[in-house]
Amino acid sequence: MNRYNAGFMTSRGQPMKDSRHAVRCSECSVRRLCLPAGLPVEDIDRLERVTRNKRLVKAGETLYRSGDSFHNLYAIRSGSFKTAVIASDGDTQVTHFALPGELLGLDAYSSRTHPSYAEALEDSSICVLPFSQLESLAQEVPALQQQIYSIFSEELRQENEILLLLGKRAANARLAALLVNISSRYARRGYSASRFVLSMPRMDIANYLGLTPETVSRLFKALQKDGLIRVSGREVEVLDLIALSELAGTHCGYDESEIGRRSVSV
Amino acid sequence: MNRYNAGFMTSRGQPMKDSRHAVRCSECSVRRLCLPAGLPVEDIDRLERVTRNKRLVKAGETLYRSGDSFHNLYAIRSGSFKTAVIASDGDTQVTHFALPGELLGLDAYSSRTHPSYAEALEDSSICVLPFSQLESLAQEVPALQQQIYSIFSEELRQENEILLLLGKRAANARLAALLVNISSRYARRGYSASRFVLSMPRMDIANYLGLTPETVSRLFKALQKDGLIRVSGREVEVLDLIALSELAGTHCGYDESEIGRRSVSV
DNA sequence: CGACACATTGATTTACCTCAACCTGTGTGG
DNA sequence: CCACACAGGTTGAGGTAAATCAATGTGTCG
Repeated sequence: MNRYNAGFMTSRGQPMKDSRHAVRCSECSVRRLCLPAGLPVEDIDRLERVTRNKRLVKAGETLYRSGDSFHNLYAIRSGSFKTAVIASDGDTQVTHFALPGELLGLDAYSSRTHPSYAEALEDSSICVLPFSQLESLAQEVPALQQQIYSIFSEELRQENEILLLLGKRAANARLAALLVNISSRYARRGYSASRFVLSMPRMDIANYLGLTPETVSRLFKALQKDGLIRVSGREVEVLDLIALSELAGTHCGYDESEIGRRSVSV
Repeated sequence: MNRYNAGFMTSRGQPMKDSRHAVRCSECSVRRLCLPAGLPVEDIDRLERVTRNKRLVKAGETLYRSGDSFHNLYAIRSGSFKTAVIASDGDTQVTHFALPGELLGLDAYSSRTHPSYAEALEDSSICVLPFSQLESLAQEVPALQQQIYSIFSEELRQENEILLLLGKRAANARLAALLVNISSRYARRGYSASRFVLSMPRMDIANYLGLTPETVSRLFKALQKDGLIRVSGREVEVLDLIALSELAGTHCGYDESEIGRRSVSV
């Protein structure tokens, strides 16, 4: 698909086989960003019994729909998803773009029903985690319980950031923030921070940022004119990450050292 | 202060004494909305050992500041709080208005540092919950662990609703949604759903809704002109909850039966 | 009473939306 | 191999909801 962040497609464009050796958390490429992060090996062994079940989700397919009853959490192994909520009048808000290592479905626990839906933005691969099993295991493994709290808590923190984005920031700052955010998240996954291919269409970006596709299009152009990025369709090259971060009004995506490290490594 | 939702002030306007008999969860007026909700009595007994420590917070005082290190969760016993995040450029976004029974500080777990701050909107009373103790107890008491997950999950769900509000709704729908939301939350706490006193200034409402105080002021007036509410300063009377809910674009705040029940009970 | 924060009101500006046209790439069928 | 359709994306002209700027009002507390 592309040479920067190709996800789970091989270089020949074939979907990766769900071969047995790739199924184990301890060998998963995103284990440091996912549920097993920081767990002692013996606990990872036990976690692997919960995460055995894998699934492929094709681009455009939904992993779960709004209203579906809640049984599982889903850990993204490769690819990407959008999550969105639907209001009673049909109005839809994209709430998150999820990347490998991230957990989907946490918002469904309390009502036992998914309040949002998750749709694959590209062909993706996920682990199915039966929550009852995860819950039992967490009851016995404090480190896992802590990791679950940590993931919940971090999601809350991030949502608050997005509230600030939507409530206080101008349109160009919102787009800049999204680009900085995606850039840093790709970087943590071993992809280039400065060159990547957005897996979502302009419409989803616009929806997520509370804007229209037209405005997003014009903003991409404006950022390019100012020399902060280069864009061609969904391909983005970040030319001035510092200026982009400043425009976004946040230095949270990176600490300075990381900016330096990443920009030379490309 | 007012006869509708007086919080922890007595009828003579004196702050309630933190008398020993009010300290127990099992006798707390908001126990059905708080951490002990749904726990078997023997588990509530154990929970009470964690929730012994109480604190009064005066109007305008902060419970914790952005950057403070994380040790405790706080359960609101009476009064109300706003929580807000501060961007690196000083820009602030109010993220939540919290009422009795709700938990503050959950977003701090993952970083061990409070990413937001919490400020009392009126003289308030809270339980201090040392998180390490709560965590240990949850490890032994599955029902408590589930309750904690449930609270996390519900917060995530609500944040997504607010994203939709900020991303998709017009200004008047945002204010309507806030009023419906507050109305229903007061109702669940035994106060009137149709008459209440907002504990927050216009500025905080505006900030929360991603608007300016001027716009909020005009919107209150417009809602009054349309016969949906009556406003006088911070006093609000909801005249047409159904129309207000429709304007808000949500029927989530109430199910029909509840609207009927509440409106006759006033 | 006077000071001060909060709130309202009015006049003007503007950032973004809306609507409509057009472009561009990709897949499809003749 | 080309015509065509169609979805996603861009561009432009014009409109509007809400922001901004600037007074003015109102309640509260020392």
